[in-house]
Amino acid sequence: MQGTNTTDIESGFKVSVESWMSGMMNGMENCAQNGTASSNSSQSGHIEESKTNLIVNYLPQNMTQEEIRSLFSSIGELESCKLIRDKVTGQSLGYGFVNYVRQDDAERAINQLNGLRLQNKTIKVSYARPSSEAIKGANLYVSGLPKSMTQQDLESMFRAYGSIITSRILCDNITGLSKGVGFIRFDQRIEAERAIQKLNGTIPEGAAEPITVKFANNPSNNNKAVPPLAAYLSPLTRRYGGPIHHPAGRFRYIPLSPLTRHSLVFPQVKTIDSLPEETTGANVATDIKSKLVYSPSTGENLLGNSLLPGSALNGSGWCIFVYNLAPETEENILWQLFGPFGAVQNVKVIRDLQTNKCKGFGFVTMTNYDEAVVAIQSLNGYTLGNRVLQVSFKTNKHKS
DNA sequence: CGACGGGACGC
DNA sequence: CGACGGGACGC
Repeated sequence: MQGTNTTDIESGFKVSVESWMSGMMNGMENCAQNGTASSNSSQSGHIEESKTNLIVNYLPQNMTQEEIRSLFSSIGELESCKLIRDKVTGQSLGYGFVNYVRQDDAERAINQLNGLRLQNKTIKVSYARPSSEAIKGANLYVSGLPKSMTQQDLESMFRAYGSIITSRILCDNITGLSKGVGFIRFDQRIEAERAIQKLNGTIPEGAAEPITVKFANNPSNNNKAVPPLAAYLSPLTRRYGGPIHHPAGRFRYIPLSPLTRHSLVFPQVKTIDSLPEETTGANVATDIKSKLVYSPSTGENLLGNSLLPGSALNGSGWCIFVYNLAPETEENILWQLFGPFGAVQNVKVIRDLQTNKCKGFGFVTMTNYDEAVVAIQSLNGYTLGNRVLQVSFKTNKHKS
């Protein structure tokens, strides 16, 4: 089982881990993800802005409020935590609010968790602004853009009309070329209105055709909200909430600790069901999983499989033992390591009560067996800092 | 070399 | 023509 982390899993992609902050800054090109920095505050402010309250965007579809609480509690004490859900369907809307007790914890949460990859998402963590009508509906849809126009060009064109929160140019999934359409989200709705008045129907410098600038459709009342019948019939393929459109190489950075200088195979974003067998032992996993459906409490007896000691099955999740962590290890490291592999419910660094230093090990609870297996196979033997990690399912071992 | 937590569970 | 990573201010 060791050594799999140094070879490409077919469905994965291999990346050299450098400082993830610099990767974050460098990666913003033509079709990059989000435009502007996370922590810029609005200039609106007649109301004093909270320095403890954060908005978290681009959360994985299946992430629960308690998992979000677990993640952000690893930084500091929370005052509150709320995942926003659709009122009628109960589905996560992919964003939420985390309010810290202390300002410095909120700031550290932005520094440490913004850009964290969780499953198929890269979360964004930034200060929440006071809720107001003035900031709603400030997203613009722009079409007719010259194909050569980059995200930077787009921002340059709109910058004069207000403070840009995010920007994006859509690209063809296969060719990577611009589709000539994009989005600009302003801080304030008036700014967006002003941009429409000034730019709609105008011809960009050096272009031949005029662009169209209008308010983006509101995603909550779009018409593709009715999923096809198939969506109800194959829950496993819906684990990530729907089809994924991530050509390999779309991710320009990964949020691993700057501590490490090694390379690591990250799972490509796709459902486990479609992973090639030879890379994951998915056959075994599927067999086990189907048996567990009938006999969930006796996981270990079904297998004779050393991969699966009984104590690993822990309530609703699979508990993973991580050994050889450095004394200064904190929870965010475990989130960074395991988050990309699937749904993580909880992480824990075990510390000495006197020194408060890590005792060399910790635990990670993941929801899905298949994802836990891939995480273990990928991270066992991985060099973090100057330590080779040992990663396995938790056993019942206890101190003598 | 070293190695598997802990708070809490409720009727 | 074109709608994103579905979902950015408390659904």
